[in-house]
Amino acid sequence: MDTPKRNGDGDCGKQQQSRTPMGSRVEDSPVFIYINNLSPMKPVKPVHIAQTIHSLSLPPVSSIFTTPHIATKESRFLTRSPLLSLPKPDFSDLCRSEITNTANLPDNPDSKLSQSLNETDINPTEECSTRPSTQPEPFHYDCGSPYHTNSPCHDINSDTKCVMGRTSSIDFAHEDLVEKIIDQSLPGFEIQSSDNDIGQPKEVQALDWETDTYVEEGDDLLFFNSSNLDASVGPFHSYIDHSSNVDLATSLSQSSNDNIPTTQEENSSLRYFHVNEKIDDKASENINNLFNDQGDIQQQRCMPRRCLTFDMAGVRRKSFGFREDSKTSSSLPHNSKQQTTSSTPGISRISLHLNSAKQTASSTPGIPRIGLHLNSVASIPLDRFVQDVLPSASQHSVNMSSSIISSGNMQNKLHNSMSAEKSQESDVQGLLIVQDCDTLPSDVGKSDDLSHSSPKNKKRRSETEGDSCRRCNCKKSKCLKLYCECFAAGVYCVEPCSCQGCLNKPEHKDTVLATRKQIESRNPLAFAPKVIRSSEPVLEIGEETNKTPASARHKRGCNCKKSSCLKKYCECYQGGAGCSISCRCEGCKNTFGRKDGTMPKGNLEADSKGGTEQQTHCSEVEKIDNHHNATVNCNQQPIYENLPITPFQSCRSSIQHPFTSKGKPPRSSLAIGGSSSTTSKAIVKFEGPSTSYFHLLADNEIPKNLLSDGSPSSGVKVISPSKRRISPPLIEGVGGRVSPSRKGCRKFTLKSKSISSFPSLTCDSTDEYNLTKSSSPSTSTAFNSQHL
DNA sequence: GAGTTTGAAACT
DNA sequence: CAGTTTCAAACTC
Repeated sequence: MDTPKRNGDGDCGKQQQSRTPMGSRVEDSPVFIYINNLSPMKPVKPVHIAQTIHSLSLPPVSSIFTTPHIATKESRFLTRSPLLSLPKPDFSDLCRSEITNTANLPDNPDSKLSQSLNETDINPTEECSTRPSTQPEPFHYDCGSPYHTNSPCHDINSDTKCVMGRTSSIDFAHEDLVEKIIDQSLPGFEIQSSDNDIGQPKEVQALDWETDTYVEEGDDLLFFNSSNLDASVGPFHSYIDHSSNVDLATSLSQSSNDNIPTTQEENSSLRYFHVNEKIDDKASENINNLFNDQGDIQQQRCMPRRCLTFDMAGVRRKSFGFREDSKTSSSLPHNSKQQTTSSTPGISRISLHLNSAKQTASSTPGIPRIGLHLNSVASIPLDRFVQDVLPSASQHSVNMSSSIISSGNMQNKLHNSMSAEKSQESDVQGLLIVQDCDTLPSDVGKSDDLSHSSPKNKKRRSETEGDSCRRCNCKKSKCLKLYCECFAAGVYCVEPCSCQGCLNKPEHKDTVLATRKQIESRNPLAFAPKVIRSSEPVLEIGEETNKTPASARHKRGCNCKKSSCLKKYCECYQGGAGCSISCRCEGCKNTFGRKDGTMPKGNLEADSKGGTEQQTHCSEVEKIDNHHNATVNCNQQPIYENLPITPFQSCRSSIQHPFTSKGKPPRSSLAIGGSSSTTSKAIVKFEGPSTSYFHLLADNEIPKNLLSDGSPSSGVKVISPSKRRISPPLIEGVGGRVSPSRKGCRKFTLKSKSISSFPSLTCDSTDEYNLTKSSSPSTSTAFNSQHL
């Protein structure tokens, strides 16, 4: 990649050599050697790398081996490294290859999430042996996830190129392969193709929407119906985005090489591999060659997506390898190393092992790895997840740290994740696991039945459980207007809803889509998250500046007259966002930040004292948590305050209020909603050529630990119709350069496609951008440039 | 649980 | 774009 150009200039190379002092040749220098070793594959897109949003992709060597703990906010951005070359892996081997995903939450020792494909565990040490620990991998996988840390994926070094973040994503280049693998390793998983009539989700209606919505041409959804899990748990959705050309096989093989996280990594809460690689045509060809059955190369190029759904809500309980490690982490057969000692009461880790077969063949260095993002998992309130889900899924190896999974914000996370997936320009392929709030613990345990509960029951439930999963209660809108939170969130109404005359159901998908489309035509951002979080103060140049101290900001601003922005009537407040200039509120007293830019005294106090309000909320949260024996505690809340980061409220800000236990439960499907088309309509500016992948990340997605670092990341600027700018992730010091203009950038990563994580309900939106269909990076780039 | 308040969404 | 109406959540009693 960095190989000096010798051609063209012709003489340059010679001159350099001749100029080498002391007769030592450049080639002899360790650096040079190192570089050569880095990538056998010559940089298909050198520039790409350098400018890649994902600074992570090219972390300084030193950083490569750094521990995940260093993860910073920046890490959250998904990075994609160009796929240089693709060795031909043996397909059979590939199938056996293990995919290990681990998400690290650097600061969270307790939380860990790993996914592996195959039944055989790979011995980390063995894998390590294949590659010198000191030798960085040629390929760098960025972890675009929110948790993605600065520390290179490599830190896991050799082990995983992992990325941390909740929005984990797994990149698959080859659908067939994926399916095959999944089928083999994950009997419980169900693969559905968009092309096919997906039909109703077996378990959760919410999924329907996703399937319907998200599935666009060439997109496939993989449903992991882990019925195994406690039904009460609810749907657990994971999405695999195939948008990129990344070769799965390659990834797999690579993954085999990767070392399983070891003790060092144990501290990290989540780990996953994220392969955001753009593959050039050559790479694609290689990939294609890899598969005999590939049959449809175009599909790859089309970057079809898949959605893996872990549906836990269903009655069915199939074990696909989830295992609870909370306290029995040691029990994990594989990757025992991954298991950490979580002091946290409750479950601290969730390990998802998808495959355990160990692969021998793919030790080839430089092979891209697959990253599984278990965002949704992470997003699930850990406490509940642990209590409700894990227990039921005793057979599953699920390790999750509560810390990782902070209560709330799941929707946003998911939403963001979805967005990320959607972006097709970005070749990123990812696996997102989305949990439907319905499946969330809150609801879980309370009702296993999927039938709608009566409003009363719901209300009571909400009261008792804090409304964590409460949904809409529409009576007149038929849940086809934005009044309906479900609809607004881009999800189908499900069991917890108390709506009347609801048309927001899979059976009325046509109506839903049409309505949605209509609304989006009116307001492209209608389904976009209302609250946008930034990890740091916004220093936007030439734009409206929100002087709000809060890290979150409402996209439109509120219009409160009487509530003084101190009640949840205020969307800013509800979303944990401070009011900004864009707000038309009167008498603003928003504790998250006033319209005038002042931080309310109470808020400041909150930092030191915890704030009255926050304490209150905390108490609520704790109450709930305690109820579930979860370890989520308010202590985490202050983070937001300190960091000025407020939890990113879900798709709709309101949904995931940081402090509300009563807050509406995130909707798993929020994914659906993402502002699908809306987002897609947003203007995305890529600062780097390689930044094709945008991911909208919420700060809250990141463990507070990660948040501690306020360093901005940077990056992609996304200008939405609302003029909101989103900055692309930049990695400071890593290949990435930080432009002044970016300093103030918000830390959202928007997958262009997805700003709206929602898969657009309509194909139109997709077609509009024609993103889905273009798989080639170049195409994506073109797209991006156009919209710049 | 019913009623009121509130502000966003929708409509004109 | 502004004003009004509709709507459902948030809140109060």
